[in-house]
Amino acid sequence: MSWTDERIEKLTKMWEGGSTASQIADELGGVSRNAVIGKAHRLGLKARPSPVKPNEKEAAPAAAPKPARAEPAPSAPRAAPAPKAEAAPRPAAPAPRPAAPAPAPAAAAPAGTDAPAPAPQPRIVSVGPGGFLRQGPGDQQAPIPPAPPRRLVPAKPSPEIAGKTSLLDLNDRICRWPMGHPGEPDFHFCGEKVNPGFPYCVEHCGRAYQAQLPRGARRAPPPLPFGGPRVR
DNA sequence: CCCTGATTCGC
DNA sequence: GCGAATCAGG
Repeated sequence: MSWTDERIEKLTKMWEGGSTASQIADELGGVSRNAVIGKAHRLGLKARPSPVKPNEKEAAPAAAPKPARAEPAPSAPRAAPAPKAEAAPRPAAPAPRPAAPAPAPAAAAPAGTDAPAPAPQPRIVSVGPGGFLRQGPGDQQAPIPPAPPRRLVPAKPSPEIAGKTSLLDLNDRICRWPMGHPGEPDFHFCGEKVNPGFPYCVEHCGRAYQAQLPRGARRAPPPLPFGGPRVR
């Protein structure tokens, strides 16, 4: 298979739409997941949340965290004409960044002291007297779960089912053909004496077991609900 | 194990 | 340019 314009277009569309490489691959057909990823990168449309790369940008060489950072980052991804030296198969992480550049308030830095003003917590949270967390006006309030019932009372059989064969009444000798639909108040079971050897009475055995129809008379299986591209 | 995307590297 | 092989996290 080759990358025709149409296939590239579909790849791009699905990739940007959030489809996984596997989905794109078997949607296109004839290509592997790796092929899709490779092509996507070659097209320059990567930048999607990777499970392996949470985040990493240019690590400042430290020593000068000036706000003006327009360093031309000496990154040479593919321009290393080094011979087949196995000294450094993979460049390790450039430099561990202990702290993120927090936006310190301008008033909190007196002149002179070059203290970086560590602010590990970008959000200010305090604990109220009851142990709850105080929240700022912009903070989202988690949905409040519904209050549990004050008391649990034993379930009482509804009057509609009185005298009917309930689930608990089932045994090996009574017909367990369902009458009505589960969830409805009067749902119950047939309760007739069972056809020996079967779980249903004679009448319901006639409905439960039917002769195999000849091939030509069988209904075709319903078509799979497969239409356009997947929609996650 | 499965999944994911990223990267490498021989073709 | 292509993609299998490989890596590495979830």
